[in-house]
Amino acid sequence: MSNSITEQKIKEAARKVFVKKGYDAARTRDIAEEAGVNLALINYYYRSKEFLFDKIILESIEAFRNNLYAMMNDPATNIHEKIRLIVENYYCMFEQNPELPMFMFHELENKNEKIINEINPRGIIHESVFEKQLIEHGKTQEEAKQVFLNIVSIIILPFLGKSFIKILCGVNDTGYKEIINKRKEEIPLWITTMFNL
Amino acid sequence: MSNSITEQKIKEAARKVFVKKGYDAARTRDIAEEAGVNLALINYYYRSKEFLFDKIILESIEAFRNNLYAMMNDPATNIHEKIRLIVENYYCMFEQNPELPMFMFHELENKNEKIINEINPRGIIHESVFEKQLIEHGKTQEEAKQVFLNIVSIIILPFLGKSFIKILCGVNDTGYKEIINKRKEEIPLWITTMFNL
DNA sequence: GTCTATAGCGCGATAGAC
DNA sequence: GTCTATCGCGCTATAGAC
Repeated sequence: MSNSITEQKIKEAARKVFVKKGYDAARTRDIAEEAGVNLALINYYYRSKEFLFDKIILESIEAFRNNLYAMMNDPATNIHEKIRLIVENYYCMFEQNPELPMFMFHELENKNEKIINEINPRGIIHESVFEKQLIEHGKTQEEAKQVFLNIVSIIILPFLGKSFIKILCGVNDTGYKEIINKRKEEIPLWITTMFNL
Repeated sequence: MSNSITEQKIKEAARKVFVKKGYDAARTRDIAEEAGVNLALINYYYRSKEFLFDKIILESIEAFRNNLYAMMNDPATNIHEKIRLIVENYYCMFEQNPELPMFMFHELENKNEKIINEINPRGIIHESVFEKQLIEHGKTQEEAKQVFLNIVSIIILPFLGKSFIKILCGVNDTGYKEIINKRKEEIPLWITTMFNL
């Protein structure tokens, strides 16, 4: 059977510990303690730290991808609504779990050969409804990629670089949150202005 | 004496290895081998892996900060020239050393307590010439921070997330480079359009 | 200053009892 | 399935010869 309670508890604990510490700094002992199970059970259920990690990172990236994919391909929303939805969605995800973006980005750079092969090689933008809507607005395929890349950059970087921003702007945790929240309201307007949409 | 050839070789090797692998995955053996010196000499000169690392990361962040600080406070350049200079400068830095941004961002999130205290707590933007020039263009102090944050986001994120972008856009290394280079030309225009500068 | 040799520890993994 | 006990390795760090 592949879904015992213990197995689930280990996976949830592993997600928490891996996301917080990264692969290298995470110890199987941390995961066992977080899950409240015996250390040996990790290897019993998941064979090795690396197999367990691969499951976690793949699930994280797939969840991110599918979520984005659904928003990009909803024929019922226009460009402006899509941008707003993407912002809302990522803010919600990252405010609940501020270490998730660094986890995904950092581990993706380390383990890219393994992971990239598991993902749809055509990309998320390619032939999406969002791309088509941008083309209807007079953008080329190449420009559509850059539009999308800027949306993602402006949303995600401040979550990736919390300490960086605190240094740049000379603020503490409270000031950081104010900046982040202020941006949230502005991003859709910035993007539409930037690309004349 | 604090500047023997061996000491220098160790520091250069350590920079290379730490930037490439990160603190946790880097081994002192890697550093010794890279430097072509005996393993024991690392502890002789730098006492421990952690002391050596602290020196490297602080130097990296200080170099980044000072470079940025100089560009932001040059009274001889206007806003548009500053934006172009910042873009040119970071592209040059990151194209030569693509792993540097992830190193700085990732380690800064891990070790932030230690490092943040070493940096000017007022921030880089605060009372800079760039801020003053933006205020002359009718922006508030808060808006000036967001302008700057967007410049940095749009420049750096694609270097932080090479694999991420390859997945999003469905491109290989060649396609990635094309996208990055195309952006370089567009960024100054995007920023000025976005903020009506 | 530089080397060899090794201490000492923490890690992932597993054997084997229950 | 779950536990205890432990193996074996690789790491950082250091003692001590040269």
